[in-house]
Amino acid sequence: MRWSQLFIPTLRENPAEAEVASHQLLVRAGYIRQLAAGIYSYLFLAQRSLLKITQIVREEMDAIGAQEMLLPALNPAELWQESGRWDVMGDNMFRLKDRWQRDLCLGMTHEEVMTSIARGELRSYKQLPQIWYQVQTKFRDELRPKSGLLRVRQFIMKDSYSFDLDPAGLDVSYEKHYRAYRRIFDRCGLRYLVVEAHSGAMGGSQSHEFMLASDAGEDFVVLCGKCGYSANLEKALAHSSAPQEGDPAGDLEPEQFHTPGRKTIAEVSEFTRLPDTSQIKSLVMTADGALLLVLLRGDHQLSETKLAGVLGAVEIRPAHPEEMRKLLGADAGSLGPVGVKNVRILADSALEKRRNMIAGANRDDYHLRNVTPGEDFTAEFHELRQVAPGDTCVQCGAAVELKKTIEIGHIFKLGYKYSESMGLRVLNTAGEEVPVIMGSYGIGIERILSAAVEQDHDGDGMALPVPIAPFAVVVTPVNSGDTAQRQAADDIYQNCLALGLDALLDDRDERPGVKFKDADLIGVPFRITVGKKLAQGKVELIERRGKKLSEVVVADAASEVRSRIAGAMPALAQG
RNA sequence: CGGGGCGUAGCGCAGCCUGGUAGCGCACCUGCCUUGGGCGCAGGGGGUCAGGAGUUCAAAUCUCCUCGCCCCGACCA
Repeated sequence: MRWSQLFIPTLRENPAEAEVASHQLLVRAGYIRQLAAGIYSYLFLAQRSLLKITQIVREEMDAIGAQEMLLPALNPAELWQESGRWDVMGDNMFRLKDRWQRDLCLGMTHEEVMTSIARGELRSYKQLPQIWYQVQTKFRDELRPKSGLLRVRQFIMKDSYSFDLDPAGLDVSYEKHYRAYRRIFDRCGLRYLVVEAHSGAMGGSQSHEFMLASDAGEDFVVLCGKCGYSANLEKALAHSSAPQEGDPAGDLEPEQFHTPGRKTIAEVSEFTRLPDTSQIKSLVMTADGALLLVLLRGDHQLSETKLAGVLGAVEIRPAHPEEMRKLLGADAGSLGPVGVKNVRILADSALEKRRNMIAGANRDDYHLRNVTPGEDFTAEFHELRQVAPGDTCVQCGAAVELKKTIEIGHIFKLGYKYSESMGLRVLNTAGEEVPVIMGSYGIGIERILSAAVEQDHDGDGMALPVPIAPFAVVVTPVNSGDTAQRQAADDIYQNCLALGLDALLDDRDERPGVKFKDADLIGVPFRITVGKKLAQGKVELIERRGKKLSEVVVADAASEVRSRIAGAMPALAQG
C-alpha cells in the first residue's frame, strides 16, 4: 500500500498518560486511540496486526479440530444465574436492562452460552468429543484499567471450550490445546513461559498459563532455574528459607512483656532484637463471613488464594478493626493465638516444629515470648504463605526466582462445574445419563500485540516479529523529488507484492528523516532504502531489529527480503 | 474502595501562587527553499481554559460541587 494514502497518525511525543512502553508506542505509532478508560479504537495498523494474530490463532485451532462459532456478547441474566456467576462476578460484569426492565449483561467469557448450546444438542457419547471456539469481544468492568491494551474493559479473546465424556478425554483435549497454544505463541514470535496456574473462580483442577516476562506485567511467576519448575505466584509452592536465628531450646512457658507502641513485625523485631523470622504474624480474616485467625512467620506474606483454596471459600478479606477487637480483645499489632478458643486457627506450615517464638498477647501493647506452636496453642497447618525470593524449589532444592509477567493465554480443566449446574448430560455406552466434562481455553488477542511490543522495542519504536507486523517491508525512496529513485522504489515495491510480501511504499513527500523515523516507530521488520547507491544499481536493506544494514542490487531486493523471512522462521514455512 | 496527580488549540506543555489583552513547541494550511535520520524562511488558521455554581467592577487564575483521565495500593475468569 502507498503510505501517502494511509491514515497512520504518528506522534512525535509520548502521550502524557502512557506509562508502559507498549502503551506509549502503540499510541505514538498510530495504532490505537483511547476512547474512554480501558476502551480503545484500533486504527488501521493495529487492526492489520490483530487480524494477522487472529489468523494464526484460527489456523492452529482449526488444526486441532476446533470449530469456530460466534456467540452473542449480550447475554440474558438467567443464564448467568443458572451457573451462579451472576452473583460471583460482582461489579466486574457490565449489566444493563432492556426496555422491559429485563436484566442483561455483556459477556466476560462464554462458558454459560456454550454450555447452553451444548445441553440442547449433545445427547450421546457418540457426539463427543467436541471443541468449539470463537474470537469475540469480551467486556469486563475492571476496577482499574491500565497499561494501554494490557488491562482494558473491552477486548478480543479467542475462547474455546471442550466437551468430553470422561477425564481421559478431557486430558486429550487439554493436551491438544497446550500444543496448539505453544504453536500459536511460537508463530507470533513471542518468548514465553508456561506455568502451572491457579484456576480461580473458574473452578476446576489443572490449569496452565502462558506468560511473557515483562516489567509491564501484573502477574508474578515463580521459576526454578535448575529444574524448570514454574508456577504462578498464586499457586506456587516452595520450601521456606530457614529462620535467621535458631529458636531457644527448652519447654518454656509463654511470658508476657510490655511492648509500648510496637505494632508491626519490624517494630517488635527491633524491640526484642529477634529477627522477623522469630515472630508469629497473626491476621484476623473473614472467609465467606466467618472469622478466623491466620498465623504466619513474621517475614511471610499471606496468599489469600491459598487460604481460599484450603477453606473452599469464595470471599476472603481482612477483618475490620472492630471485628478483631471483639474477637480477641486487642487491636491489630498485639494479636496472637495463645488462649484463643472461640475461633478456627490456621497456621502456615513454616511454623510447624518451631519453638519459643514471639507473638501478640491479645492485650494492647503486650507480646508473649516462648510461644510454641502445637503446645501453647493448636492450629491446622497448611501452606498459606506466598513464595518469596530466597525460598527453595520443592522439586530440586535450588533457590527460586520471581518474575513479573504478562498473561497471554490460559487453559483450564473445568471439570463438571457448568455441565452439572446447567444440566449438560449425555448417555454413555451403558445408556446412563452422565454429565459432560469440560475445559476452557483463552487467548488475549490484543495482549499478544502488546506483549510483542514490550518484548521487542528500542528507543526508536517497535520491532515487531514479521508474522504479526502490519507490514513485512517498507520501501523508502530517500529523495521524493528524484524521479529515478521514485521509479526504482515503485518497481521494488511491485516486486515485493508479486512475491506475496506485505509491502508498504513510503511515497510521501517528506524528508528522509521523517520517513526513517516513522518506519522505525511503527515497527516494520524490513526497510529497503532507495538512495544515492541507486546510481550503481544498489539499494540498502535494513533489518529493524538491530538495524543491520546490507546492500543488494535492485533486482534482488524483494527476493532477498523473502528469503530472509523464510530463513528466520523455518517453522512457519509449512504454516 | 483507600492514597496521589492531572484536565488550557489535534499532541506535549507554560500561564494559576500574586485576578485585568490566552501563550510556547510540535502538528495543520499557503508560498519559497531543501532532500540520507523528525530541514530552513515567511505568512496564516485554530481555544465554550473539562462542566456547573459562587466571590469580584473583573476569574484560566480564588472558593465549592460535579465529571473525566492517569498513577500507587487493594481486586482480577
